[in-house]
Amino acid sequence: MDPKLLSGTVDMLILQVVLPEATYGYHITQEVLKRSQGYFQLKEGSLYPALHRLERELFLESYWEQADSGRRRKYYKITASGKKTLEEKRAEWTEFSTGVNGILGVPVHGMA
Amino acid sequence: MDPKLLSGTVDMLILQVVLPEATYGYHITQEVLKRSQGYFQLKEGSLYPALHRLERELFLESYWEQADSGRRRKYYKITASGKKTLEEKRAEWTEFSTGVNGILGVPVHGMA
DNA sequence: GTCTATACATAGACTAACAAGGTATAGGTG
DNA sequence: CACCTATACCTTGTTAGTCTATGTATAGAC
Repeated sequence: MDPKLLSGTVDMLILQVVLPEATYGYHITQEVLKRSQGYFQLKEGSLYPALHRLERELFLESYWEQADSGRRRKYYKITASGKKTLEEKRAEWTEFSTGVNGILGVPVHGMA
Repeated sequence: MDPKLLSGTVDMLILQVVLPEATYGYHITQEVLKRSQGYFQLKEGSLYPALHRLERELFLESYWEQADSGRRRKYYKITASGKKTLEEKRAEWTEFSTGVNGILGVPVHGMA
């Protein structure tokens, strides 16, 4: 897939995955892969910079945790500000995809 | 709107607009604006480089024409290769937006 | 005469995804 | 024991594409 398509949606996808419960980076990649039926292979070179960016913007908070067996994980938890941003990004995505489909001549479902 | 979202779709949108008949740059921006209900303001700094790129890749062919009154327009016509690429990009877009909606938990219409 | 719309074009800034490389632990296999 | 794979984090440099800003030029309105 053209990586450029992902541009601008990665932050939203991460926030969405982290929304229900705090998770760590590696798990996010697996989750995104699963939920998109193997379509999105979120690369580490995209993921970790994105996580750091989201934390810097105060949309995520992080803390280290030691897993069962020596392995350390950095958990990320969404903030109130992050939830608000996610809602905005979701709305933007809906508008955007509706716009694209409009140009492609794809019929729109639901409220016209 | 976040300009990053547009990344990767501009080429497809241009090819789609040019598909039914040859058009020129300025008209493409107006058409995209209209068909997306004023949502996509395709900027000249994105449009012209994209047109030149698409021509370089042999997806478009161009020719100059003199309009009624002194104004010159550069018309772009889609090639066979461009039509094939458009089909591929449309398929890619469908997969992509389905993948995003899958992660967002948006219910899918049509064949599950 | 000036302003707006039309119509093309380019240079430089900026941003974000990626490839490639690095560190480290756990568990399995030969 | 040595090696490989999966897990788990991170960073540097490349690349690509959109945008802002700027420039040129014509037509028509006021």
